[in-house]
Amino acid sequence: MPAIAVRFAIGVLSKRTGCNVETIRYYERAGLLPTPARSGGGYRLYGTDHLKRLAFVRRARALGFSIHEVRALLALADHRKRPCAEARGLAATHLEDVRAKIASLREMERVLRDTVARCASGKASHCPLIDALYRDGGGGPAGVSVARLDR
Amino acid sequence: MPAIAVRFAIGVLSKRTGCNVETIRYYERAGLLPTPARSGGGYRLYGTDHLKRLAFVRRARALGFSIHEVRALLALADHRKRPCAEARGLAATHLEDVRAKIASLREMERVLRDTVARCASGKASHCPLIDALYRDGGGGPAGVSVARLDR
DNA sequence: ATAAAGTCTGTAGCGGCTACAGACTCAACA
DNA sequence: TGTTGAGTCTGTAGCCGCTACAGACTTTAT
Repeated sequence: MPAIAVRFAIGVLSKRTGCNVETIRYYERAGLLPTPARSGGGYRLYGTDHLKRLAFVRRARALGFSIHEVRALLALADHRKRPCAEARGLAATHLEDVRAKIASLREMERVLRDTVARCASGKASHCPLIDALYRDGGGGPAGVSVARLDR
Repeated sequence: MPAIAVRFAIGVLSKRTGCNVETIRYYERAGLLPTPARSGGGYRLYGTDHLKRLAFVRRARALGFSIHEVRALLALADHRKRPCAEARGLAATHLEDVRAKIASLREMERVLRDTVARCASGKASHCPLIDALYRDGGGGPAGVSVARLDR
């Protein structure tokens, strides 16, 4: 006979994972968590397997994986014996995305920093920040890029 | 008498700014662009003032300002003689947000990089990436943080 | 005159939640 | 045993910043 199954309600799962109750239900709808057992009155009943799985999901989300990617990772974890190559592929692609975002944000940061600095120091008749945003009003599509904003 | 007003349709504005037609209409609804004049048949007619304003909006968005923040910047640009302090405040706050995002993404990047590296080199029986996501399944809220995932 | 391209309004969808309303269930205490 | 109060249920709608239609209309070019 199996050991007595530990079952707990959604609020407990929520507290143990730091994940909102509504979010847990959302993940279930989204297919990231299996349909749990129910109490006589219809309450969801979870076990340690759900706990592990939800923790997995949360960690993957904290790393910036999309719901879609998390689903793929879970499928790999569930159904493959050696999912390493596929998982690495997913993660590597995601890593590229993260690096691209970092680069983009760094560019933003640079332009903002410089503009704020000019704003802080300036006795200019107009606000340098607003001037920068208004500059080259009719300059065409390229004129809207961050790069053109700077300098 | 004023110079002849240059008027063009939304498609022209779209091409000149690189901003989707639907997005332009969305900005209008969102209160970022003033209601334009209309042709007899109901087409929106724009002038160089709209062009400048839309370019402003696009530049601010490219710098990561939210719609709400852009509205505030525009209000400053429109209604104040010396909006520098307020604008600088907005930009400085936003700069903090950008920096926080960069820090968060850098942390993600580090963890992803290390995990992918282990995945690539490993002859481990389990996939290190999936193992990392599954680790400490019942570890409580703190267990879901990125920091704990690493090492 | 007609065809093609452009534009109009209104609505709905995306991701990833979050926030209700209104009905129900469960645990604890008297 | 009854009663409270906290927890949970389903379903729906909202948030941001667009994007993508459908179906009707206008404008432009030939």
